Amino acid sequence: MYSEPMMALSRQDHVPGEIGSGEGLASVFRRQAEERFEPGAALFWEGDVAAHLFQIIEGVLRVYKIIGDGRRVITGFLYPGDLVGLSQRRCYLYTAEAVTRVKLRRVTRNRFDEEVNGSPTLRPELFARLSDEMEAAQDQMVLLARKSAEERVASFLLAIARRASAHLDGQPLIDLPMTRLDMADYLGLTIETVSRIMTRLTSRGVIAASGRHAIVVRQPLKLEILAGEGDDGAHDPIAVAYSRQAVWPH
Amino acid sequence: MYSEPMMALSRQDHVPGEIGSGEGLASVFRRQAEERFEPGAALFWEGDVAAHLFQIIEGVLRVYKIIGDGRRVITGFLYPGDLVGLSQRRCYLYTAEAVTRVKLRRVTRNRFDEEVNGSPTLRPELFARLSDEMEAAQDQMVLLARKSAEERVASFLLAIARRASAHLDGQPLIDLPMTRLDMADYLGLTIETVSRIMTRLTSRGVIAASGRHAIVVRQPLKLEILAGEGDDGAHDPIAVAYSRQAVWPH
DNA sequence: CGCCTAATTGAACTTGTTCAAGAACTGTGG
DNA sequence: CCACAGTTCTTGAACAAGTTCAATTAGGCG
Repeated sequence: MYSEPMMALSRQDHVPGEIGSGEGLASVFRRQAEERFEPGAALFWEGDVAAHLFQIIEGVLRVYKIIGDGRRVITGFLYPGDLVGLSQRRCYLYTAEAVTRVKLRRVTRNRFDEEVNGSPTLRPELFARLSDEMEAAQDQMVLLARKSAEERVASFLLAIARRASAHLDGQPLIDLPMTRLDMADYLGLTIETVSRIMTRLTSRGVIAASGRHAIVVRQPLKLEILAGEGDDGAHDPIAVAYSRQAVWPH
Repeated sequence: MYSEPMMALSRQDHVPGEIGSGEGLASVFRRQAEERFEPGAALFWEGDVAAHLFQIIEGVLRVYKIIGDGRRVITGFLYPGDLVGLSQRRCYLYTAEAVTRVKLRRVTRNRFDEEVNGSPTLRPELFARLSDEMEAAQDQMVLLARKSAEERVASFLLAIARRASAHLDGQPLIDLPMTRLDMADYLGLTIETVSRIMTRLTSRGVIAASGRHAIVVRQPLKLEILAGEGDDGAHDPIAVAYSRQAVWPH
């Protein structure tokens, strides 16, 4: 339901710029210098010593693992406000790479641990983020284990659209900064299948393409049905919350 | 690599009965009465108000979600020592059900939160468990997104075998308490595919069946290769640690 | 404006699913 | 202790969804 990855720790209700109750963790990074990464540049690689934590200010990141013969699995895309690099292990368990140009701040692991562990405000916030990511991971497992290609793509577009609408850019144009290969590696499909389904959704009028990296969702309700949220979710408090709030102007 | 589910929070090095550095969380449950669940009985359902947390003493649990038309995804199997029901939400996000006869203890969420949040020993332990589960979730995503049916089944058997060997029951007989349907719903396959692959592994001599709910791993190295740990993992500290330690008497 | 990469589209193929029997285990009761 | 019943598991054959391989097209950026 969410596209946030594991260990990426974003609150679903996060709105960049809002320094509200849920955004205390940003204070840990506030004094750090701003860094910049160009598209394709890696923040760190799987196996690197996990010395730092990062918070994204601007741009989008992909986080992935590679197995044996080069198969890649993107475990998540990270957006402004998200934390990157949280781990109890000595080394990072995945690679983090810029999709777009990215601005971020970093702190050392020690510094982060001290500040968060010492603060009765920050601790529960971190834990809440972890829980949200756990939930996102479970949803992704459901998607990968049991959803059809069309349901996967629909779910993905829906998650991105919801995130965008939560960020109050009232415009209906949804940005898809990642490539088709990124989408495929996130959804456990091939590039060709993703492409075919995007085409099909477009020709059915569910979405409209605006170049290759932006779409308009023309039929949100239909997209929800295609995503496999048809029957179920009646007793799922999150799904209910979502369907009650007017995500788009229907 | 591990079969622990999300929010199930077991430390990989956990050994039941060992009251060592990593097992302080058991103390939270120690005074509670022991409860018993028969096979098939649910501890709680997805959507129930999340009032309690549980720690398993004995037996195996499955944790799952259902989507729309009845498709089921098992997000994990839980073993003695594991915690069940950790969530920041008002309601449980999944159903937890006994596979075998299960003994466990429960505490209220409030009680758990107080005790853990008040203890500088317990807090990092809980966080470490969360991180382990996050790692397990990522591995499961890799499995579901990019591994073949044979790799999935091999990975699963390997994880179970490693868990068993870590629990120092030196016997080579590995218990598989769950049904083929459970395995299928965990691995994103059908019952028939799981069955065919188990048969194939047996006829190739990689494993030997002992009834339907126990196997002997006859060729651990071959199983590792089939699981897709062939090339990669050279710079993966965990994989390296595993392959260095003699998990079985080769 | 033109090149180069990314995306689309088509056709053949593969893997795993579905549907349909049949066999084997488990647990119960005689 | 054995037989029976019910379920779970196995096996086979047809099928389908998604992949693979191979061009072709289209965007985007210089």
